[in-house]
Amino acid sequence: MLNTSSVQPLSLERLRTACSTCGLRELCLPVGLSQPEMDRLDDLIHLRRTTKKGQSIYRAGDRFDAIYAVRSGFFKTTVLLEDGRDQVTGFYMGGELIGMDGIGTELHTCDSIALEDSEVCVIPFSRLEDLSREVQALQHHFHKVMSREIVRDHGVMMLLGSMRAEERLAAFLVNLSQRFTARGYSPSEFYLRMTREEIGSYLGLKLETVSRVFSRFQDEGLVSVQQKHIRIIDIPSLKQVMSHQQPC
Amino acid sequence: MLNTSSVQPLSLERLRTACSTCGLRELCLPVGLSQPEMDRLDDLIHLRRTTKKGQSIYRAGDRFDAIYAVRSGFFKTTVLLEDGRDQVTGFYMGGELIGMDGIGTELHTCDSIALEDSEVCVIPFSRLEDLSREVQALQHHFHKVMSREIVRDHGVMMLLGSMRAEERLAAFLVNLSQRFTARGYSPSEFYLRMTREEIGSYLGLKLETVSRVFSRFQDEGLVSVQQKHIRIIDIPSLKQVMSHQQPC
DNA sequence: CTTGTCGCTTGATTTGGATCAAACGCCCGA
DNA sequence: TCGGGCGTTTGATCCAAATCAAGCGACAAG
Repeated sequence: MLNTSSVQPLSLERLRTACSTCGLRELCLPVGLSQPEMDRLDDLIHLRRTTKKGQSIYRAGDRFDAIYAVRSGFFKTTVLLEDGRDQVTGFYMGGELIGMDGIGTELHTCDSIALEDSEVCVIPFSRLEDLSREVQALQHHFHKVMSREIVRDHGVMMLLGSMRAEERLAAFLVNLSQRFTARGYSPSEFYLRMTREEIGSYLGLKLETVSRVFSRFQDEGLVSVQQKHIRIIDIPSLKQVMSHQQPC
Repeated sequence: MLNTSSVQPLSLERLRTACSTCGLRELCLPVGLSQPEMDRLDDLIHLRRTTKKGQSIYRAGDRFDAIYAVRSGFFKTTVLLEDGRDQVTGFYMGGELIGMDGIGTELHTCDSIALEDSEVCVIPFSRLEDLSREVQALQHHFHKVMSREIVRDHGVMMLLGSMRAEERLAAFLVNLSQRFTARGYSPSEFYLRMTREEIGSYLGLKLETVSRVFSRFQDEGLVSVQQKHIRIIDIPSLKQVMSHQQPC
């Protein structure tokens, strides 16, 4: 199937899209770089790709040659089993990097799909490796990013392996809240870009269970839920639920 | 608590322990390095550590400054929740690298515990970064190792999120079998170094369930189980169970 | 050899979340 | 404005795995 997401070179728009002027630079790959170093990083990020809701930046089996920084929008990644079952392995928002699953085998191992119209910066991987041999700060930060992905995955394993449905959803909401906060959005009010089914897949639950737990949280006054619009009313209590501590 | 595992510098033993002469070099960090490059890697691996069964190489919260290559023996890593629950996030055998969880925050985020008397090579991380800025093959291979860890974690997420108990245990056995095979051991006969409880924690099951599924597999003639001694009788069928396909 | 401990197995019962089923309501295109 | 479809909610029932409980067996220390 043809991938129809558009690809555009940067030219005059260069300044606008350069890392140095990007609002996400404090969260993304350029963290800790000096101005000249950041300019060198800009040199290798020649492409952006806009991706419509539902389209992918890559699919499992595609050749790996770049990683992608989310510039705007929202993505999920999913792995697929032969028998048709699939599993959402992550949700990604502005400043986060996608595609590192492909480094190990030179092939991508999951699909990355936009949950709303989105834009990513294309970072050619071999050029990134070249530059990070010259720029220590870049090398080190890239290692940190990969390491954090591993730690995040451990968190999900913990969630899936030893938490109950309510704890999982509470942890999910608290995590989203923190990530929105880091991006300057409200910690307590946001739109979910994913369906109940996608949340369920990520959390190892069925969509009905996700829906029921949302309703229960609403009844208990922890959150207000209207379709995809979430308002977190009582973050401390949500954190308690997450940690399994009953409030006396 | 004092960490009592012994630390020893390499001197005369150097040759014996050098990557170049290590039986695991085709699985471990030196993959793809030329002889001179491997010599340079040897230069920074000055320490080995022997670790008795039950001891840790590091604990969650410990300062991160090295990663560790398993030279002999067997390890588990576990993450701990405030409320006391814990989760085994991985099992590691010869040639595999432990400790990359610590890069992101400069602190380790899990415990790594020997399941039998073991030995690891200590790889000081900042020196590894220095060298991998000079040796492209090392840089690239290290990135591959981290990427594969991420992909492995996705596999576990799939397992925990959408597979049934029998499928999980089948996948676990098939995975162990493949890793033993890659190390020159029998694909079909091995000793488990971990308890039923540790397997259960890794697979998101209780130890009773693990035990019951082992018994069921034995009744069905797929494996022979005697305590920790496992003989896989019918790998193809195990793979079928894993993929959820009933044999007609 | 004996004894104690720890890990494992097996049985009976419970339960959290899955499954099956129906209806609602938001959004979008005609 | 009016349908149609998809995503969501809610209820009734079922079931896989957890929990509770007992006893077994291997191994290590004395």
